[in-house]
Amino acid sequence: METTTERKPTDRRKQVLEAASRSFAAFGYKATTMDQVAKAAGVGKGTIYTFFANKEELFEQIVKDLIAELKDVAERTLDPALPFADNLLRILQQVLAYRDRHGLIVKLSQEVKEFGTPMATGGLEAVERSIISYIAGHVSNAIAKGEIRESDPVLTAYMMLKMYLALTAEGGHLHEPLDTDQVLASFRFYCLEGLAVG
Amino acid sequence: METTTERKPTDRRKQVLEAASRSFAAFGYKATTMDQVAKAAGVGKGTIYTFFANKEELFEQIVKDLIAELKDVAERTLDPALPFADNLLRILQQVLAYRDRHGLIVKLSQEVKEFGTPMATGGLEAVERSIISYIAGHVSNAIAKGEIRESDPVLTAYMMLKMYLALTAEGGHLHEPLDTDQVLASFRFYCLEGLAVG
Amino acid sequence: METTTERKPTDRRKQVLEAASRSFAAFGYKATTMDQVAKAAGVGKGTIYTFFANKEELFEQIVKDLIAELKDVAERTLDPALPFADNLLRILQQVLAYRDRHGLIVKLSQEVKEFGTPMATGGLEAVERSIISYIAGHVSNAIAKGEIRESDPVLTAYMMLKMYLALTAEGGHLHEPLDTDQVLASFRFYCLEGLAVG
Amino acid sequence: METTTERKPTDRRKQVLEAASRSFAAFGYKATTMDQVAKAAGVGKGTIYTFFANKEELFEQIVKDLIAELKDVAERTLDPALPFADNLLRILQQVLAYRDRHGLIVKLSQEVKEFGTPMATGGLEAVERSIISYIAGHVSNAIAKGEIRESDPVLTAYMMLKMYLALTAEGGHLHEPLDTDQVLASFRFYCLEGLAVG
DNA sequence: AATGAATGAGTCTTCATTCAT
DNA sequence: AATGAATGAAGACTCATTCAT
Repeated sequence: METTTERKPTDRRKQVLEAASRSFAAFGYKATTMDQVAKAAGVGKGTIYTFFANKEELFEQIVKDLIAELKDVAERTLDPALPFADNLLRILQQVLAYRDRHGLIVKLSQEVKEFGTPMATGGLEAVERSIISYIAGHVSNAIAKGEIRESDPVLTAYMMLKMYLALTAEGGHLHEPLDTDQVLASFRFYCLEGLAVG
Repeated sequence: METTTERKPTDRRKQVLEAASRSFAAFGYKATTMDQVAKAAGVGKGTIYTFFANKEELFEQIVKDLIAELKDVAERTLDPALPFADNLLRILQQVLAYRDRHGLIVKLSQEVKEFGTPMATGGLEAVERSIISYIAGHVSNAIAKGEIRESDPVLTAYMMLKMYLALTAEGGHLHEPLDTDQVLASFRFYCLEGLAVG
Repeated sequence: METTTERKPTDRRKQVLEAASRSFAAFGYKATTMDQVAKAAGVGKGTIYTFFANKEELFEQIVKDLIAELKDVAERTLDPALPFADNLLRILQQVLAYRDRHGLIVKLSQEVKEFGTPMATGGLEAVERSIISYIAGHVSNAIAKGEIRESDPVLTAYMMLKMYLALTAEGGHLHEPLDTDQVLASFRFYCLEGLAVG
Repeated sequence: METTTERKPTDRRKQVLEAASRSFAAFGYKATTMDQVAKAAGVGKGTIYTFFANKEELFEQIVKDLIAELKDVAERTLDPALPFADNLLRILQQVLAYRDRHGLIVKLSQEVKEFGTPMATGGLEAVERSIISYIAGHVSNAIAKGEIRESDPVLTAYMMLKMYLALTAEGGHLHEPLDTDQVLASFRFYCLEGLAVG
């Protein structure tokens, strides 16, 4: 086995994806340059183009991976035997474990329309749409079982996502970052219980 | 006095600000070019630079004006005699009247970190920070009067803003646009009452 | 009046066209870089793009101008009263006056297919096509008047153009450059009289 | 000896030359990429560089081979007993049999100066120079024997080549492609007989 | 010897900013 | 004061060439 610090050559695609992911998360799509990504990945600029036809495609791949990853986490965590609220919080807890990924999710969801409508439409909303539709299914179930109050499942799912994002990374600059327990407690408080007095 | 059809010279600054405001709202910061702004404002490109040292400064001025304007609307609408929830909804209602402005608020809040940290930090969060701090004051009051449940006023104010934005423009692509009444009802539902049954 | 060496600002478009023309003639389309052209024209690189949307459009403009210019020279020189051969030689003589332009005509006609079919088809052949069709009209006339032997006018026009080009710039590297009189004499010899003995 | 389906290693060089030859003919020098050539030759890209130091050298080798091949065809076809015109047409007929090769000759002769003077000078004109000098020798002979009119043998040879090229591939886009008989007849008509009446 | 993944110099193009008029 | 022609730094992308396997 190699004793040097060299990475396996097959790592390169992953290196690029990870560097790009970090860069998009930190600076957004437009402000991320291919030079930057190459430098951060420790590869030549041309190398990126052996894996991805162009910047847009690199971006789309990251989005796609992200969606798949999130879905996977959710599926694995879901326990149909538990009440809705518990499942919801458990999944959030799991997803929160990927703190790194969050930067990207958030950045992306902020930047949805950054590209002029053309790319926005076909592109980025995929993440949110996919997540929302997934949650909405479970919201419907929960309503049917009388676990939560009657409401438009899609709008509710959408609001949940927004609250969740607000509590995790988005607020980084606007309020003190919350630890996992605080996020879960706050989510329960704002989303489920409401502010109105008893 | 001029006898030509020329507008007063002092108009030019306002023309630029308004054109830029519309452009930033529609396309975002990066996708807005100074040519665009000049054309939309009906002035020469160079004229912009007689008022604003650079694109960034133009942008910051718009942000500042926006904050002031919002504060003003809120102040004028607030009636200390009314309970918190009522005031909150009345103010939202007022702000909603400026549908145009919304495009900008939303676009801006999405784009907060678009610029690489440097500009983001010093720049755009000002809007949200200012709004949140304003709301937080009233939240504190409301808690003191027992009008709403105990909570961190800043976090609560922050969550309110996020929910509000989620219900207005942000969702444009993710759920049907809501009319003013729907926004207010939904805000009351999600923010004040919560999803939990009974 | 200016005593400096400054050219009139309005010259810039022409400067670019001329520099590009020279460059295309000397190196061909692909081997000509926009940096080169800018440098040669004594303007900034961006200036080119204020006049021409891209390299291709710059190129097409040059081609168009060239066609117009050649047509103009021919029209002005043509004297319907003279026999075909005389007119032909007079026009060639005139066109030969623009020795500079020749480099471009030749280079272009060599490079016709350099671009992969797409651009070639829509683009460069325009020059030759236009010239050939013009000559072919006069060839038809001459045949009708019995001034030259029966033949396919278009093919004959085409061959004439090729011979002419062969005698002027194309041969620069393959035989001693000929002066104007030699070109005219040779053209008469090869094109009209033929090699066959009496 | 290898028992696999591998071709002899010495085949590889020829495969590369042929693939490159086809590619240069079809797309020209600049538009031909080494990837293309490798793919078409069915070898790895690196393999090309074991035979040829760089793209330019590969190109030059093809040119050299082409010259040799043409000379060979001409030598084998020439019958000193026949009159000049007959020999000329017989050789052309033979060369025309290599329709494939033509693509390359033509493309090359068009692209002679494509490379900026440096490569052009040292490179491509070799083909034409060699052909012309070969023909010129026979022209001299023919003149000495009184088979054709007095003229500068080199210039005449040069004009013959140009007319020939004009009649074969070059005109592809400017007139209907001619079949072998039409080429020979037209060559006789334009080159030997001339357009002048009676 | 053969390979093709990796590289980075070199291209075209955009756009914030300047400055002569 | 106002203009917009001119600029060049910066970005996405290509491709001849190298080198570890």
